[in-house]
Amino acid sequence: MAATQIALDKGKSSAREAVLEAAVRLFAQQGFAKTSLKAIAQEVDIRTPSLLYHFPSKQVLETAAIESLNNSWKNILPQILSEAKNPDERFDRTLEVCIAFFQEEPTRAKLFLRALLDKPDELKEIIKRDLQPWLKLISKYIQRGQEEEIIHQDLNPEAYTMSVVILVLSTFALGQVRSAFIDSSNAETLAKDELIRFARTALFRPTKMENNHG
Amino acid sequence: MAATQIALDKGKSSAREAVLEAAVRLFAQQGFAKTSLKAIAQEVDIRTPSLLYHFPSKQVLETAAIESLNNSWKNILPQILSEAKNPDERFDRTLEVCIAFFQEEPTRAKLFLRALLDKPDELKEIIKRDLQPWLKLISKYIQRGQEEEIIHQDLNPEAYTMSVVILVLSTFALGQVRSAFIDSSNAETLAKDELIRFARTALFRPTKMENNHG
DNA sequence: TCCCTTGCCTACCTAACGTTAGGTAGGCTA
DNA sequence: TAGCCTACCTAACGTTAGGTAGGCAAGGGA
Repeated sequence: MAATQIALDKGKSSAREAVLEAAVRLFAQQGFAKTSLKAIAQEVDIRTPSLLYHFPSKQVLETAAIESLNNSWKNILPQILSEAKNPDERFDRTLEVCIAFFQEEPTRAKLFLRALLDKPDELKEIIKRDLQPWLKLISKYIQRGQEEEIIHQDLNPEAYTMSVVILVLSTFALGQVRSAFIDSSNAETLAKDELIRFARTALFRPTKMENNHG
Repeated sequence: MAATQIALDKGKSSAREAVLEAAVRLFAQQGFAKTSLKAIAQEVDIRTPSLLYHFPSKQVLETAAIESLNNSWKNILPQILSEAKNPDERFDRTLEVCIAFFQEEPTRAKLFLRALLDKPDELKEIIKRDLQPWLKLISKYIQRGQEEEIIHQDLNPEAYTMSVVILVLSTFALGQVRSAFIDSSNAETLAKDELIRFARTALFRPTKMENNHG
């Protein structure tokens, strides 16, 4: 969103931001192909050509919508990873932030998942550029944990991290459907708690307390 | 043109099946909205109206494509669950079959994931009807395992099962993108192995051997 | 005062979509 | 041989898509 930032920094166009916000929402809900520029324009109460004044083509708008998500991450994650004092805290805080990010606005998860399905090649590049470094960083922390023997030895750090990312993403993207499976009033809390337990148990080796419980 | 017709006439309605097969593939690859009836018809070398002779509308074809997947499951899963002699074997065989199902034809995972995003309400009904019973059955096996104290106590059976289902589904649906994360030649094997380890570790309580390894 | 940029508009374009109408060829059945 | 059915066809429909051309109003700077 470098180009976007420049445009926005010039000040003026709040309409542009409104369009982008509506685009993210509608793209996430309905998908890229099903969402017409007219529908997005209507949400902001302008006409289609006016929308195209801000984003010269639908393709540009789609890319902008995807990239706008990534920006939210750029500052948060590295800070958390470096601030945490021990592996346990690092795991908790990181997963917490990831979950909160998608939970507070599930459209984020939906949009990202849709983009992964619709434009895998385009997303590959974005991921390599924006997310790959953090994956490597997390992998290093995991490797250190393995050397300290607090993390399972038979674990591929990158594959594990990817599994967790995919799981978090999909869990919140498919939140609507969850109620079909779990007929409980607090299905969301259940799913979230299980998600954390799932990731934690698969990562850390059991302590004696956990093991001798039964 | 004539040769095609004769070839198709050989079977009862092999054209219909061919259309459905092509629809599943294209819907999975491109999504429902982006896939035109013309594109599907071309794959089978007929004209669009001829396609509509077999499936009266695009909507009907979409539903048929989704439902055709569910049929594949109806016989397999219950058999495995009942045949297995112990929890360990049951876990292995079930996960194995699920993974094989998506691995041999990743379009299945893609189509299902797309449908979950595009038509959550429609899918809810299908899931409730076709998949819910098995989820309950698996949950019962897990609960029994908890009573026998071989499965983690702090685990919600339904939430756990759903997490695994989502993870398997997404892992194979997003297989294309995986190479962007993991720069290894055998990324697929790595991901699959980690998937199994992930699910297994999060389910079964550790044995003493595993615990005392370090 | 004039002018130029910004942001929006109306009116229009072409291409593609799903779908319908109407018709044909060939194969069963009576 | 007549009548009907299946499986396809061509042609065209109305609608909607993304995108363009050109104009109009507001506002700041010279």
